[in-house]
Amino acid sequence: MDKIIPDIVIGRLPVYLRALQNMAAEGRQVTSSQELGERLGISAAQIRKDLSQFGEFGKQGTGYNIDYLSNQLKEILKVDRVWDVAIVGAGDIGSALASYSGFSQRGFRIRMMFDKNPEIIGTMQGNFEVRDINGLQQTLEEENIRVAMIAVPSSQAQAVADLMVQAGVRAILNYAPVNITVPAEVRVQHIDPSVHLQRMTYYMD
Amino acid sequence: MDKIIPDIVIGRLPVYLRALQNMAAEGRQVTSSQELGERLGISAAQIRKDLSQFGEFGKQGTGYNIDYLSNQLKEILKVDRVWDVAIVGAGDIGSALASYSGFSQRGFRIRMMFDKNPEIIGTMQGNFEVRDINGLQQTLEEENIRVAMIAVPSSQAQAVADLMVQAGVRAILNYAPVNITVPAEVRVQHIDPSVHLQRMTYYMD
DNA sequence: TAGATTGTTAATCGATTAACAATC
DNA sequence: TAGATTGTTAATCGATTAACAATC
Repeated sequence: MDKIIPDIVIGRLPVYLRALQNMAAEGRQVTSSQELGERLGISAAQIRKDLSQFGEFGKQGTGYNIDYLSNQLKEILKVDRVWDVAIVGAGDIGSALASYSGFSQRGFRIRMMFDKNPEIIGTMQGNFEVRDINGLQQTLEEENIRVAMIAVPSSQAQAVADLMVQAGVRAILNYAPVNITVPAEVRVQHIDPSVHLQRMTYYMD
Repeated sequence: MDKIIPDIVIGRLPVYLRALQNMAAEGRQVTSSQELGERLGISAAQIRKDLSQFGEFGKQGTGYNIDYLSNQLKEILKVDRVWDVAIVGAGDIGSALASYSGFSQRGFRIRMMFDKNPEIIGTMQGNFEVRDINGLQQTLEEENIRVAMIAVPSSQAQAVADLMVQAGVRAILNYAPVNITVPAEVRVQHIDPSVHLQRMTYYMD
């Protein structure tokens, strides 16, 4: 039986990976837990401990090979492959996501987009023709989509999530400013700029 | 000397507030730590413990008055006022943020927008005329902006952050997929959809 | 070799939960 | 009153850090 890794550790791995990829883009070859920690505001000990949950990726005296560690992290996070992603909601947020170029190098490819507004169904948003949300469940199943994003108004977010789950989606990134609940086998992450901002204003004088 | 509240507690308060406001919008008057916890996937004990750091907001036997608790949380989080916000970067993400209607009820008002591209400086994005980023520091100072969002390419994010900090900004929401470092008196939050997605793919089979 | 840095252990620190008296 | 739910304490659980032998 596999050791269970704390989710809080899993949550840091993508941050490590991003930093490593940015270092690689700067032409760097090796780094250390100390340098990485300074960049991220995380202790070197914590980075080493986190990584040690999965194996030994470094070398005493020299540190970590950036490409090698990146590849290991990609495997661990299962982004050594490409996940097809559906976007539901073709408003400003959905459209910005559809044309966001940052996904392709990180393991994701936007494949389709849905909306319920008849006026925009059939129009192009970025490279995608907006589909009718009435076909959501069938299309997700047919195309075997397991990752999706919600960019609809709050009032419809839970209903959309329910459809997604029924269709086999197992990872949902929710941009609607409302909590959605899903079965235990499905993961949800919420992105709400107001929540992030409010977390900072607390500290302001 | 004030007791120091753990940041992880502060991080949950905006989530509680959002849930309470959504409940209020549904016409609800009272709730309990148990109900709130079920909605959020958080234990009732934790909610009560978190709130008890700041005072006694409930009533035995009946629970919490939603409006009252909302107002208390707004005060605690300092969103019982309106914070003027600047957006730097008028691409897809910046534009989506500029026209996002969700800020006004949560304590924030977008006030201005900057970009460095001469072709879009002077054009309208939502209700804002895009300003020249060369005037960033002066304008932020003049208008006393203390909250800002970064929606520029990764390569420019740190430089923009540095300018913001110099101009007196104390809370930065960064949409560029790169870690930025700031002095201890400044708060940063990162929003990176790939990071959130990668945190979920780990669990997929 | 000497210096640097890993992986890991044990100690510390902090967060969460369970339980319950108080009380609405 | 009886039932429900808070606020809080103490116990448990989990995460972080410090330290260092191993070793590149």
